[in-house]
Amino acid sequence: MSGETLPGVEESTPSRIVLHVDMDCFYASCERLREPSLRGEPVVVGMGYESGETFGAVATASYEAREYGVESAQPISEALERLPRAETDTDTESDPDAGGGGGENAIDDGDAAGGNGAAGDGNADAGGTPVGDDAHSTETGHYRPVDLDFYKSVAASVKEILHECADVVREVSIDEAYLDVTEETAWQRTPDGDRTLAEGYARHVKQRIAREVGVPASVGVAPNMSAAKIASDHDKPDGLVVVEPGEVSEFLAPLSVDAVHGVGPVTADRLAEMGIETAGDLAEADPTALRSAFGSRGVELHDRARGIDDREVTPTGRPKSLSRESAFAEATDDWEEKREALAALAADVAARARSRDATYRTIGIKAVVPPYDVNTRERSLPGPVDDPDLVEDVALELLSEFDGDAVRKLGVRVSNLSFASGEQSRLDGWNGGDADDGAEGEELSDLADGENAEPEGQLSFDDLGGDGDTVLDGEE
DNA sequence: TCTGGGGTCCTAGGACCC
DNA sequence: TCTGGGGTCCTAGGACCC
Repeated sequence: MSGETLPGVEESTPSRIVLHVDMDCFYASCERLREPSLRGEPVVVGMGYESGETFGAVATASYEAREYGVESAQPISEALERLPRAETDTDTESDPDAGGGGGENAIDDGDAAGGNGAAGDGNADAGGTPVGDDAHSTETGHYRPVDLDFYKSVAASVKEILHECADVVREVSIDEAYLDVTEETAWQRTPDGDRTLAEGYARHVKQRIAREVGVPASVGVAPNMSAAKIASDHDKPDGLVVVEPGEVSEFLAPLSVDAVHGVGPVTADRLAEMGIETAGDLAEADPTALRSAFGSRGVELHDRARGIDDREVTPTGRPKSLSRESAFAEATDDWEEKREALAALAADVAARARSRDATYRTIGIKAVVPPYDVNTRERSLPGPVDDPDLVEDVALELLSEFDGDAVRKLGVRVSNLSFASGEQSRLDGWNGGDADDGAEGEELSDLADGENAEPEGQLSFDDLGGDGDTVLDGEE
């Protein structure tokens, strides 16, 4: 302890033990779970992608696929140029029939493919072989559409384990979480060797996930969240990196600044202009200069780079906003087209809010105008509401400002959320009286008929906010 | 990088109030 | 009325993250 105590600073709290668990190319791992023949093969999961098509964007690429230059957020068309589709994939497309919303994201069980039984051995890449130019033309990848409901069900199993392993779990996203395991283990070393108990604990968590769920995870262990996050990233996939108290700044120093959470492309460029390229540079930089360049964020980044991060691991909270957006195949200035799209988004967002028992006081839109101007407009109401028609009306009104414009993408968002813990959602904001609810009985019905079911237990599927529960407004 | 979707947090100006 | 300062809310935009 106290390896490096700075004048005033210093770990104010006794060393905590924070785990950051990050599932490796999670969507691709999920696909492999139900389609084991994909193991060891390049797998690309595309959003907005449909089997056999060329549109959409890469949501996740397996590490094998990344070797071919396939990256997340890349257009599928580009991914296909770098990594052609395996023949076994295309046979499912069969035809360009006008099936319309076919929506069959059939689980094509690729393992049926009689061909090569090639039990996963394939190319042991142990040699660290880079993109082999030789095989080249024969290499292909497996493309699958995103199936979020399935991934959420897998994630739920992982989270169950995480909650069993820690008192406090903060779920950051479907495939990532922080755990405070200070109470469960210790920084102390094992008698025999040079390992810490914390490392053993982290290994245990990782192995449970692998054994009980069947998907790989990378885990970082450190005395704070920021360092744990960087540690989990440091040896992906299937990594386990432990950074002990007192070693943090040493661990960070050689890393590129953009390894620090919160440094994106813009900040990295500006830092580079200041001569700051590594986390070590950042740690040694003048905090005053950082503050004047980046405001309070600059100071925060400086701290992070020095291994200082006092944030507690707090449980996942309620969302602050809900939104839905979608892009047109091609920018359009047709009002009807825009209106319809926006109305659908509005209905969707409102339904999602309702299914989560959320009321909202602010309704907003987003309109992306070519080449890429992001415009947002929002309006706050006098009080919280749960009113799908109002969402649509306000959204359309806000959109009217962009009447003549071509837009490539539209979005609808509700924010200023409150979560009805039983009462106020039915008051619909108005009746200024807050507490007394004589009228409650009446308004209750309007919520009830929308959706009484939902025992709110854990409907593993539709509770996930999956689009499943949007049925609610089609229910008439 | 000619840009997909769902979020969070921060900043900055203006309105309004005291 | 000239002149402030402080606080809060609202809106728009930007950066970042997965």
